[in-house]
Amino acid sequence: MSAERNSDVDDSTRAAAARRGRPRSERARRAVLAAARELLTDRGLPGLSVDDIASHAGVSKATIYRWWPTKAAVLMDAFTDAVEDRMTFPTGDDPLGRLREQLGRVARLMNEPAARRPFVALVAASQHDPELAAALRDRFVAGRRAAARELVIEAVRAGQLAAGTDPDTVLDMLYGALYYRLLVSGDPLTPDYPDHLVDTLGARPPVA
Amino acid sequence: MSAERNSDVDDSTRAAAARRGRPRSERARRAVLAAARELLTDRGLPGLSVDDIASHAGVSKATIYRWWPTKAAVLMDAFTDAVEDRMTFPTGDDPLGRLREQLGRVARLMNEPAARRPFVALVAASQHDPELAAALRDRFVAGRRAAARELVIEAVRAGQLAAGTDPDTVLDMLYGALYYRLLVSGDPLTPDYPDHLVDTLGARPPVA
Amino acid sequence: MSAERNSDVDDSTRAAAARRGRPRSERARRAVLAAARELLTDRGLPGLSVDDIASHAGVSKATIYRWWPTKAAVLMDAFTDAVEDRMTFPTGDDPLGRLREQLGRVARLMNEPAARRPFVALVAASQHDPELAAALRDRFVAGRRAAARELVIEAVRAGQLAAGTDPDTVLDMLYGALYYRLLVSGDPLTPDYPDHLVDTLGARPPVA
Amino acid sequence: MSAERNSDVDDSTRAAAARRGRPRSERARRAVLAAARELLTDRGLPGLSVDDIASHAGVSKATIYRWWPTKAAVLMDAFTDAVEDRMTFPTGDDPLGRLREQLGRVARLMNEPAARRPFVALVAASQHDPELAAALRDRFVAGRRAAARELVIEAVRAGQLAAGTDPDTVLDMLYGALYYRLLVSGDPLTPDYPDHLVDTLGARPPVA
DNA sequence: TCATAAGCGAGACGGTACGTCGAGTCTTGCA
DNA sequence: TGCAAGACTCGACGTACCGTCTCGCTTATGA
Repeated sequence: MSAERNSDVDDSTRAAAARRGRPRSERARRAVLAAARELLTDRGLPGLSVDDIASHAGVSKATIYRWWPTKAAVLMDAFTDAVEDRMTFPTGDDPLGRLREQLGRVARLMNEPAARRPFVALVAASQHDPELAAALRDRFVAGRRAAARELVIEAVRAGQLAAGTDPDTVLDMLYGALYYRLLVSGDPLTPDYPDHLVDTLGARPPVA
Repeated sequence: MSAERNSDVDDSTRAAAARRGRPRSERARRAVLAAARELLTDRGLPGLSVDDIASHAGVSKATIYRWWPTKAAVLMDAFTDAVEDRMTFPTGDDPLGRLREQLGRVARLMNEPAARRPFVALVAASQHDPELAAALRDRFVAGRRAAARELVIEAVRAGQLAAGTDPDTVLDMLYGALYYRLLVSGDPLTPDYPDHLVDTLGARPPVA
Repeated sequence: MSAERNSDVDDSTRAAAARRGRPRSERARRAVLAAARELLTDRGLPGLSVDDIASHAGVSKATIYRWWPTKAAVLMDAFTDAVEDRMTFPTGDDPLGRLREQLGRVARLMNEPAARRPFVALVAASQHDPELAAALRDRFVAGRRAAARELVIEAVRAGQLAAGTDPDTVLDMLYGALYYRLLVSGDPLTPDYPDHLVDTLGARPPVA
Repeated sequence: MSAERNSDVDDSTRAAAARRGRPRSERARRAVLAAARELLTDRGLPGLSVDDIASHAGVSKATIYRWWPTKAAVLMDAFTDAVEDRMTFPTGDDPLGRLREQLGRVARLMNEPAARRPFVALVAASQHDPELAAALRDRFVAGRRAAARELVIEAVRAGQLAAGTDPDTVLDMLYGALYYRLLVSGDPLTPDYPDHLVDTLGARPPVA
């Protein structure tokens, strides 16, 4: 989905097998991602043509197609490029509190058009592009979810959630609710919404 | 979003003000919706061109544009046309049980490609088409949700859910989880998944 | 090579099998040919892009490709369109004189850039486009040559050329010399050149 | 038009101003010309890209552009490289017979695809490339024509052609007829065609 | 002998044009 | 007035070449 700019993680290997030919232009890469981000924000995925990205980035179309198979792949890189430094997780020893905080961060992120719009466009595009769907899961969803899963397990262990709770189902419900508002109902992600969600997990009355 | 084919429900009025000229061809309408459904199922939204629908339906493109503003509008009609007879609600006097049943029906519906694919395509398209988003909410989501909302309220009243529970949040979580699997995680909607969801609502330990 | 606008020569047939759908736009056809002619004259075949023709003619590229398979095919039509009214033949009863006159007409035509440039471009393009080569022969060369052939035969019969002269060889030499200057040597086609050619036919000394 | 590999013919000068650095690779030069010849033969000028020549010759594109300004220039070199050893002239004391023989050699050369195709492509390309046209005349046409001109003059002097015959016109007609078949009519250059041409020069009946 | 200088293959770069496809619109003649 | 047929404009697509430009490496000369 993305360019192989990490294929040579091993520096010694890289030194040994020094690649020949003109190296990829980092300048072009950045310019493309920046242009994609910018244009998407005010035009949406359709209405965002590869020609536009190219001319706006001062880059040739061929260069884009050399490194990304698809308009959506560009967008995928542009998106992760923009949010990866905000993907840190809260620490502490109140698992449920940290889960709240993490949901809050996602909600806050998605309240910013510059992040929400590419994300929403990516989810939309991934509905008919299995590769993109996989990339989106691998590079954005999976990481956060794995961390959140740990929190749920800890919370169960700490007695903050009922014993026997299935962490995956809980996460489906919490993130699902978030995405439901984003993608279907259009209702806003208010700051206290994540708290409502966690609180509602105990929606069953105490079994007297 | 859809054609005005219900604007003259009153037969007497229709007879009186009978429009001049050739009446709309019901045959063409059906053929278009059928073709749209069929082509969508094996090609997805992109790869489904209006020309294709037209030629496949033995209809002229102009006829399509005369009655639908957009490819997505055709699809919207095709979808509701197909599922509207399955939108009945369970009756009975166990509110939570009926909620379970309703979620199960949605899950079963979405397990059929012929329904899931158009639905998923519509949600995707609605991300950059506000009119379509509104139509989707009004004509598919809203109805089911309103009915489900009643069930939640009844369940709270009956003590099956904790007092003070916000019905909208509960529904966001239940439907959100369903759609999350459909649109994001790709995990299957197993028959028992709805039950897991409702059960997990009581994920908080009894406040001792 | 050209559009089938003569495929319905039989009017009664046409009336009977009246073609349905929007008819081809004569306006577009003319505009394309005019634009091609004009642009070729100051740019040559390369440097004359289909996009240019289209935008210059106020016509969409698709329309051009609908009716002509190739840039060269457009040019072929543009050329014959322009010269067909100048393809009349001299009459009279001095066969050799009429042959002189006809060669003179070709020479004069090819002295005008507006005719020479498309012609030269077509000959060039036909070197790697057999269909174009055939079209060029059929629609431009063959007609003139057949008429000229008659003149040579008459001239032989009238004793103006030696008995037993092969008309095809004579014509190869006369037209060949013209085209040689045009395509290879670059020497000008002076007004008296055709006369020189005919006179030189008698380059052998009288067999004593 | 061609590489300057002869610009320093003077060995002493060369020795004195001996260029530093790695010398031009003769291997690369040969490989390029061979590849050009080969690819042209089965693809024609268009469809023969510089990238193709480069990769087929195992040479970098930069190397080609370092030594030839143009694809056509490469082809020009490739062609002359291939035919220059066949450009000898017949000797003897029958001028008209030697002219016949020379025309025959050209005809035989042009009957071989490996020579005809590049030649025809060069003539075509030279229609919109004045430099190439000049190079083609200087390096292929001019030499043969100058020699043929001498033969015509001798033939006139020897009484084999009518006194007062203009040698240039005669040559236009003879070579023109050859090229006419090659470039326009597509008729074959049969072995006896050159003889027909020379014989037809006397197509005028003896002035009684 | 080692620095300097040019040539080399590889291959990415900015451009330009290609020929195709889908979208909506328009124009026929017939029903 | 609806309709099928089908031509129209517009604009994006993804590809192919062009000619230029780094890279790191090789092969010469000459200080």
